[in-house]
Amino acid sequence: MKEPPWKVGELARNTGMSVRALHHYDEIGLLRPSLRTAAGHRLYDRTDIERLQQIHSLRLMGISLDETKRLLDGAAASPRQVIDLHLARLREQMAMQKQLVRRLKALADHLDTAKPLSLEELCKTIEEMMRVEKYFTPEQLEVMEQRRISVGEERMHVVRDDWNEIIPKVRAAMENGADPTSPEVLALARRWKALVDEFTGGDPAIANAVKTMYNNDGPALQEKL
Amino acid sequence: MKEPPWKVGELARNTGMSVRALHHYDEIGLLRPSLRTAAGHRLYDRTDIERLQQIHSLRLMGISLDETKRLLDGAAASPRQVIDLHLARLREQMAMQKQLVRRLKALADHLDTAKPLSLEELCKTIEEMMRVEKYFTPEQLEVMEQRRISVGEERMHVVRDDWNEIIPKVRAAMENGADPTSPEVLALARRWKALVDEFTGGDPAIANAVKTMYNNDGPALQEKL
DNA sequence: CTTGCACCTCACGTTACGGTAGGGTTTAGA
DNA sequence: TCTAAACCCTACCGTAACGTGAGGTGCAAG
Repeated sequence: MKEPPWKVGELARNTGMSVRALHHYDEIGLLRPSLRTAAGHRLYDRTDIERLQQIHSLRLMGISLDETKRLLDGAAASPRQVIDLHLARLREQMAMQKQLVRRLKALADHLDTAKPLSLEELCKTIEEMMRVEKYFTPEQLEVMEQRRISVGEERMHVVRDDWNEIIPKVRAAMENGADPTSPEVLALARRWKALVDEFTGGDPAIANAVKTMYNNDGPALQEKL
Repeated sequence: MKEPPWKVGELARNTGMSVRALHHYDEIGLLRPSLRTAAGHRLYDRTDIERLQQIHSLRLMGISLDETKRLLDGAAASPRQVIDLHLARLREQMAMQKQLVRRLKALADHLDTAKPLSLEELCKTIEEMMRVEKYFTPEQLEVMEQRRISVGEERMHVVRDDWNEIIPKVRAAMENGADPTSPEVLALARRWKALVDEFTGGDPAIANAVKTMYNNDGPALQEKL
C-alpha cells in the first residue's frame, strides 16, 4: 500500500495553508518536498506532511520560521529552553502592561478633572508604552489576533446551533399551550436566557431589546425567568 | 510660561521613540510637526506631543497607522475614548497572554516529567492542547489551573498519566467501532468520566464544555455516560 | 487539438519602521 | 570669529511572511 505523493495544491487544500506559503517554506529551506516531477512540480510525501504538522504546531506557539527551522533541524536550543525564553518574555511583558494600565488610568483621571497635563507626564506615558511594545513580536500579535477571531467565530457557531435547537422547542411548547410553570418549560427558558446573555455579551441595550421581544412573544414565560 | 518647541531628537529622547519613526510618521502624514526652522528642521509643540500620545494608544491596540490616521483626522476620537479603548484592549491582551503562559507552562511541565519527549510527541501535545482549548472559555481554563495548583502537582501528574493512558484506548475503541454498550467500553468511559470530574472540580459549566467536546468527538460514547 | 486548470519561476508589494550614506545646520568652546 | 562636535535633512535599501500578479509550461479531458 503506497500512498501517492501530493502536489502542492492538494496539500494546500488539505491543510488550509496557501500554495504561496508552501513555496515560501521551500524557498527558505524549511520544508522542501522530498520529490519533484521531471517538470519540476513539487511532490510531498508522508514525511513532508509530518514535518509540516510540526511546523504548524510550533508556529501556533508563536515561534518564528527561522527558529522553527533550527529546532526541527536539531541544531539549536532544546525545546525546553525555547519555551522558558518565551515564558520569561511573556511574564516581563505582562508586568509592564499592568504598570501601563495604572498609568493610563491616572491619565484618564487627569483628563476627567480637566487639568492640563504636564509634558513630562505625557512623555512618560508614551515611554511606558514603548517599553511594552518592544517585547511584542509581530508574530505574537498575529497569532493572538488570529486566535481572537477564530475563538469568536467558534463560539458564535456554537451559540447559533444551540439557538436553532432551542427555538423550535420553545415554539412547540407555546403552541401546545404547555404549562409555563412546568419544569420542562422552565428548563427550556433558562437555557434560552443563558444563550441570550452570552449572545448579548452583557450589553444592557441589546438585552433590553430582547426583553421587549419576550414581552411581545412570551409574557407567560418571561415572568418565571 | 511658554514651552519651547522640541526638535526631533529631543522628542525622541523624551518619549523613547526613534527619530526614524518620527520621520516616518511625518512622511506618511500621520504626525507632521507644526513648525519647521528655516533650514527645514522639525519643531514639535505641545499639540504634536498630545497627538503622538494618541497615536501610540491606538497603535498599541493593534490599529494600523493608516487607520489611526483616519481615526484621528476623523474628528471623532476624544482623548478619553482613545484611552478607554486602549485600556479595554490591553486587558484583553493580558488575558490572552495569560492563556499563552498557561499553555507554555503546561508544555514545560510535560517536558519536565515525561521522559525525553521526541519532537513529534511534543507537537502532538501542542495539537492536543489546542483542540482541548477550543471547547473552554479562558475563565474555565483559569479555574482548572487554580484547581491544578490546589490539588497538587503530584496528583496532577498521576491524573495526566492516566489521561494519556485512557485517551488512546478510547480513540482506538472509537475507530474500531466497538460496541458502546460493551462492558469494556463502559468501564473505559467511566474511568474517563471520573478523571474529568476530578479535573473539572465539579464546575458544571466546565463539565458542560467537556460534554460538548464529547458530543462533537464521541457521540456514541456520550450516550452511555 | 485545443481548452482550461494546475503548476513553475521570477519579482515586486505589504507594514512599520531600522540602518546607513552623503551632505547641510546649530551651537559650544577656543 | 572660527571650528569641531553634535545634530539635522533627504533618500534609498532591508526586514518577515507571505500576497499578488506576469509570463510561461504540464497535463488530462472533450
